[in-house]
Amino acid sequence: MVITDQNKINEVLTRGVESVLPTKDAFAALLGSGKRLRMYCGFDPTAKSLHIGHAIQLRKLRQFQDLGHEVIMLIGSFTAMIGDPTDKAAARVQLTAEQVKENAANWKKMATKFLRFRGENAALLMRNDKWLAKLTMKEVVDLASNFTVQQMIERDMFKKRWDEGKPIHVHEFMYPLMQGYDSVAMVVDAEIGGNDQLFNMLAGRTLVKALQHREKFVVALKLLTNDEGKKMSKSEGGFIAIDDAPEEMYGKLMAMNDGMIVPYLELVTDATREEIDEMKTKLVSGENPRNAKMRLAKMVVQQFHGVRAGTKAQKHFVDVFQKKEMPTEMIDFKVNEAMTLADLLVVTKLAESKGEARRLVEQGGITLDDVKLSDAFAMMTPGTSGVLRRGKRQFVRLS
RNA sequence: GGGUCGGUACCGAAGUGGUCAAACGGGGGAGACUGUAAAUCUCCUGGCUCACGCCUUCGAAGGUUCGAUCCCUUCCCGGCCCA
Repeated sequence: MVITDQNKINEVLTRGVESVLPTKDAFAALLGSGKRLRMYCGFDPTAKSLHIGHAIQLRKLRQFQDLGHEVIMLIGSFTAMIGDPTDKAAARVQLTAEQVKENAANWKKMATKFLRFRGENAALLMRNDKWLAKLTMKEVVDLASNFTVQQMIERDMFKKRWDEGKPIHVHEFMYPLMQGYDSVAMVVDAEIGGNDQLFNMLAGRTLVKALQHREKFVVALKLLTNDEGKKMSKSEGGFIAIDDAPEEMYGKLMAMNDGMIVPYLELVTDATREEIDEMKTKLVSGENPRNAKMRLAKMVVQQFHGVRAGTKAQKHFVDVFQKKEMPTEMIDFKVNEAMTLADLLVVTKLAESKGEARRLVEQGGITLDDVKLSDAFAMMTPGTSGVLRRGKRQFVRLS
């Protein structure tokens, strides 16, 4: 059953969407025709966990699923080994088959938070090594003949590297070809992806048109960017993983820049337009942005971890950071033998090395039951108890 | 293939025989101030060591030297120019 309500279609094609190509109207018309379409979004398993950026894409995919269309979560099992050159100042490190396999292992499980893989109109999971690994040299050359070197170099990150005299490897030109071929192999009507994927997605449009004489639509989603306008991703550092513990996730959300509140609301939550506008108004009128951020953080955590976890994470935050109480749950560690504070910090993983442990202590970053510890080499006797804390948010309960 | 310049810590980038674990910037961490925000300020940012100090690190391997990131040789990789 395909939903053809133009208002709903319009909402799906608008919220969090940067652009629809070739045109939004044409795609809206096709979606409204009642035909069940097939569309996909690709994910390269380059990290162990999906992060919030992936969640945005999965959420959009889900919206199309809810409209009654067939959606595919494509694991870039093959493309991940090549490395997507998008947005990278330098060539990306290629992953081994083992790494890719390892990373991909839990992705479907994490994706079930967003997509229905069972029941009616279940989402499909595919891997692109199935077809990409089988292409012959001749086929690859034929694909490549649809593009020119100039078109490739036109891409801004290639142009940037070109201008800066940084290496651009030939195999990096293969990436758009491969991603484009995915659309051909799966015979999709549309592809969804981040705006940074526009070039690759359009390569698919070109190939679908050339090889199958069909139209493929492209839905480019807005990116969640940090205050420098940089895309948030694992390789850029500092990101929220979908499987972060609720309290951790809540904390990260609270620590982010105020300017991210509205983009997050739009892209990562189901808050209605009215709710978003209301929050915007409040922010403009001078309400403490912390309150809006708390609401946002709770919504996001609830979405990823359930209603209860979100409520609990918020309580944890209020207790620990606003009322300055100790968290109720934390890692326990039993001091079984006498050791120096520095050693203790290392074994409890609060510090990575003894040197770091010493530095933290010297700078007043380590407390035991809220008392600053000043001697990194003080002996901690067996049975020492209390809450050992590093900085603002890392705790270990000693017993 | 030839010429030329280069490969430095998480990233960018100085250093060009001892004073180099290696300037500076970014990123990251801690502290102050806060709203666990931003901005700002301070400190830290290879490992071991209470410490003196020791060890590992400047593309790789050899060599010269009392001593090499720095000089030489070979090799690997890259930019630019020429073919």
